[in-house]
Amino acid sequence: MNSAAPRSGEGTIAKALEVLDLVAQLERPVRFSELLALSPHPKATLYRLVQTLTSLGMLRYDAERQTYAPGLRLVRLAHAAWRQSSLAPIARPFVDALSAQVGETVHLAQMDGGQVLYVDKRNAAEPLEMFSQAGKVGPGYCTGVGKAMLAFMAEDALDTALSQQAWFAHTDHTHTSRESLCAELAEIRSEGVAYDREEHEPGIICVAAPILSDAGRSIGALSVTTSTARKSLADLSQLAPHLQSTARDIAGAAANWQFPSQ
Amino acid sequence: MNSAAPRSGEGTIAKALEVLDLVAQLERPVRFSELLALSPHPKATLYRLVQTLTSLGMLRYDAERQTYAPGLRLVRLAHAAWRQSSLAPIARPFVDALSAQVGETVHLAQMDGGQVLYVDKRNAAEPLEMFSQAGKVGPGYCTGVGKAMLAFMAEDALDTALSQQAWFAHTDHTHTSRESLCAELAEIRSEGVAYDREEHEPGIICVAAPILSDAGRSIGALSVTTSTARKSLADLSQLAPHLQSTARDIAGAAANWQFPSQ
DNA sequence: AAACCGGTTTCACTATGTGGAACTTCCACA
DNA sequence: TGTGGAAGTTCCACATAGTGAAACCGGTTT
Repeated sequence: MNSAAPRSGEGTIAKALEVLDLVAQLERPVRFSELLALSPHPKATLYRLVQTLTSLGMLRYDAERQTYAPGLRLVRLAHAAWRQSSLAPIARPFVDALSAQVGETVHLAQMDGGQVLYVDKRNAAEPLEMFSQAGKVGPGYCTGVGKAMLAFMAEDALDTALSQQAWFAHTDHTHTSRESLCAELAEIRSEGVAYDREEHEPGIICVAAPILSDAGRSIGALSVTTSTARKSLADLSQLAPHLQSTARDIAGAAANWQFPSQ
Repeated sequence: MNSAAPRSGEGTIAKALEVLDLVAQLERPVRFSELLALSPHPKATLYRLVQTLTSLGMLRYDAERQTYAPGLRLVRLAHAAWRQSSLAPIARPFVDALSAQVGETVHLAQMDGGQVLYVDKRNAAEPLEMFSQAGKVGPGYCTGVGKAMLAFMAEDALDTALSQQAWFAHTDHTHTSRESLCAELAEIRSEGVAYDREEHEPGIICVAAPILSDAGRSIGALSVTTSTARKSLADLSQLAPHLQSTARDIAGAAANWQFPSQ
């Protein structure tokens, strides 16, 4: 995943962030040597980067186990980011209302680096614990929210986003090529809603509606997720109008504020 | 607040983070010139830093309003940090149980840079949502959780933490000097619990218990907060044993995992 | 005791980031 | 329409700050 992204050969800061990303990606405390193996930097350089990040609180070093993990300082910074750059605070009342009405899991997501970043979530009454919480990321090409957002992105942004997809076949229904996905994106554009037909996880389906800027670009997406055991795609399509109107409400509220359109 | 902290004169990465902190601290989109006024760097330098951070997704630039805000990439990183470096995931079931039993707001916090970082919260009625409350920071010297943690910190860590306090008199009851606080810390050490006697906000009181490592150092704290309108300090003290046992349970669970003691 | 393997330190080298100053918009006010 | 000023952007000679090969350390294994 890192070798596939020949990031801009920028400066020290970029390198530092790559390291942070790496540590975050691994999702567990890592030893120095593991990082070394995964990073393109020579030992001494990596060592210094890690030291610096640790002393700045961006990484946390567990002396006993000799491992590094992302540091709490990030949580602090993220709080500010979440409040200012995510739709969550603005969308909150609308998401609450929708969630209460449909009684299924509701997700609010935005695009970040070609991936779907969940910025808020309301669990159904009975929380079937899938992966996902605020801050969690998911793939763009095989989730409802992902496809809804991709469908309404500007030409160039879409292009770079598509180039960042993994095209991994999570299930039999997963799109595994740009072409096959693009065909569906056209449909989504005309319909105004996207469906996840068990493309990411077997047994899990969802309807998603994009949240659009005045210019018609996606600034986020909203979805209702359920399992095939409980509802069918047809059931979900009943919810589409409701979902869309909520999405419009959120867009309206966001317009008076600030919006990072894609 | 920044002038008071002549951070380690470290490298570029430190500078970049200072800028991020600055933007985050201001809690609203800021113009370049505002940052310039608040930062010690010359125009060109700051400009480059901001550009780099923006291109890396750590800052978000709103072209229309010409303002900068923390970027979503932080949220993504923070998710990993929260899961790996905070007590929240481990403590969750215990916090849930406590919250259900006492029916008041419960906070789980850790120390970060001399300040209290809330990593989880259960509201009396509402359910949790991640970064809205989790990720918030508060002062160490005048909150229940802050005092509980300070009381059980290692000598040197305590020293640096104390030097980072603002000693601002939020209310009549706020400690405004190291000496006066230290006196109370000794009491807290012997009692095992800390009280916030309207030291941070008038009308708000709480009991807090430290979460201790095997070595007896604080790795976090747990509190039950309420208002003087609903309960008295005496009422809260009834909850102390309950709170402490929950704290011990969390400590036990954390021991099998990883712990960043202070 | 010798080889090995993570982790840490050294140091000469130069790529990288620095910042004073000049330039370019874009307003506000005359 | 012109002029002054403030905000944002670019330039470029300079040296600081980061680089990385190699040596070093202190365990553990053979």
